[in-house]
Amino acid sequence: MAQEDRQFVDALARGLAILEALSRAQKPLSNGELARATSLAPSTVSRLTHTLSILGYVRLSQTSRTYELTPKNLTLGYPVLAGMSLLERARPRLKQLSEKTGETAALAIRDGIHVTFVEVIQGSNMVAVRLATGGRLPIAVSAAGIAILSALPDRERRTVAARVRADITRRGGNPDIFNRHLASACQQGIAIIRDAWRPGIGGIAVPVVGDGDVAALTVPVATGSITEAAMRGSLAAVLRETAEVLGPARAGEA
Amino acid sequence: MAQEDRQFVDALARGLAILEALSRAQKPLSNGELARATSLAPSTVSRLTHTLSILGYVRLSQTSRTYELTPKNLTLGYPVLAGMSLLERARPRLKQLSEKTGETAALAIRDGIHVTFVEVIQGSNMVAVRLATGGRLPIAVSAAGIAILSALPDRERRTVAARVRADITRRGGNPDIFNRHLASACQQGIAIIRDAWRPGIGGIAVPVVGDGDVAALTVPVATGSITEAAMRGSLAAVLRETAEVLGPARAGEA
DNA sequence: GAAAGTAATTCCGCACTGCGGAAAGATATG
DNA sequence: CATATCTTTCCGCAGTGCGGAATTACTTTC
Repeated sequence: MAQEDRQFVDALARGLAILEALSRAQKPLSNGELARATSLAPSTVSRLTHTLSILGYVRLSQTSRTYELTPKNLTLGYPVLAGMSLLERARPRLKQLSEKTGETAALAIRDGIHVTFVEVIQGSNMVAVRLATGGRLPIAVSAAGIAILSALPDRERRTVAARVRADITRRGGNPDIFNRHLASACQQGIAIIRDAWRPGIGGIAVPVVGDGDVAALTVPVATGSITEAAMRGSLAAVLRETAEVLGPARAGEA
Repeated sequence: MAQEDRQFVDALARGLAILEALSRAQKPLSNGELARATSLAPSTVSRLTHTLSILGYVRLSQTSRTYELTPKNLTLGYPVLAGMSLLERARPRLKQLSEKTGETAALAIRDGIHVTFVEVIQGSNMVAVRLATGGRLPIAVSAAGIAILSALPDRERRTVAARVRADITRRGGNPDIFNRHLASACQQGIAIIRDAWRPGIGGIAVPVVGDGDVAALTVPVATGSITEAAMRGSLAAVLRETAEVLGPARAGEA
């Protein structure tokens, strides 16, 4: 796109940009809105949505004139889940965790400078953070991201952390907060974040190693209903305990 | 592709074909294998995988030389799940269902002539059918598909059923079995399938209406360990009961 | 209910993208 | 080390996909 890469297929990137835009919006969008969101010409968007709808990735929503993602999009992610043995082992633990605390419990894995939630067990508490499989957050603002990062082998941690910092600055943020969070997580083996992504939302996470890569057990919390002390206390204890059962907390300690 | 549609963007379709091939294979594939699977020229595949890896949808697996899907693919499906209110209500019921029977319990929605599993609660039985969110089956061979179809408004059911039949014949199958299954489901309000998709695998499903569309509560079973009588008996009863709580079983009876 | 306004789609000429055969480069194999 | 196999890059050319403009389809307003 930006660079002169004779190997790069533009049309494909544009088509996927449409799907991403729909995913980000979390609601049906019209061709016009899509054109704006992707800075493509309306006629181009029209052709792409037309193609995607023939392929079955989008369809006109009832509120006609807008396109929405179809369930077919779920299938592309399916093998990612199906191949994870850690997920099988983690599932019952997440269930326990959620039952014991009433909170939502989730398993997250890294994907570049993001984390993706691969399993979510909904909590029973009245005020629960809404989350579903496939949810995605920048590493910098998620407890799970910090936790995963903290357990990576030194070398890898450094390169990923650098990319994260670069991303923060590029968006005009301050990397110091991230640095502090990471340092604290490395030292304590647990990551606690409050109000970093959105006000009122936070999380706590511990790393677990599985499938040759680092994942994180995490509990998202509404910061309005749970004090930092409560997080550091009982919640942290339960999480640590659960992680213990699942395996070593640092990469390479098989 | 086949037809002369001046509006159809080929490159996009080809790129998605790569992702689909990887999804179907459920394991990393080399460019050569992808070329064979998609009947594209190797050089074309190379360019597409190159593009997809820059975009972050595939990456080289450890077993270098082969590409695998990244978790980023999960995000495209995320909004599909996040927007379903039925899912929220169904989740605790699925949990109950699974605990009561020990079997895996799932919620499925229709997508063209396929069903996609949008939530799966793993059972505790020793022999469990492996299934994850995003799994996909043709309507014709899945209990969930038959159940959903059976609860559709007459008009819609007829058109979809016709497409399903067309698909069956196109693949050299016999639509009669499907017709019988559908008729039986329409009459009894419950669908039972055994060994239709793969030998040893079957399922039982009841329709539920939610989000303006029909979904299905389903329990996949290993036909080797559960007799048809058991399915028709206690399993069916529990399913019916659960569906009752979730709402009306036929579209339009709000 | 016509008219004006807005948004989506289709048309179409042209630039240049992406295609695919062939060559070059990498890796595995005996 | 030679050979076979597979992958990536190169490159000329066909024809795809681009985007401005025209057309068509909706929606809104009075």
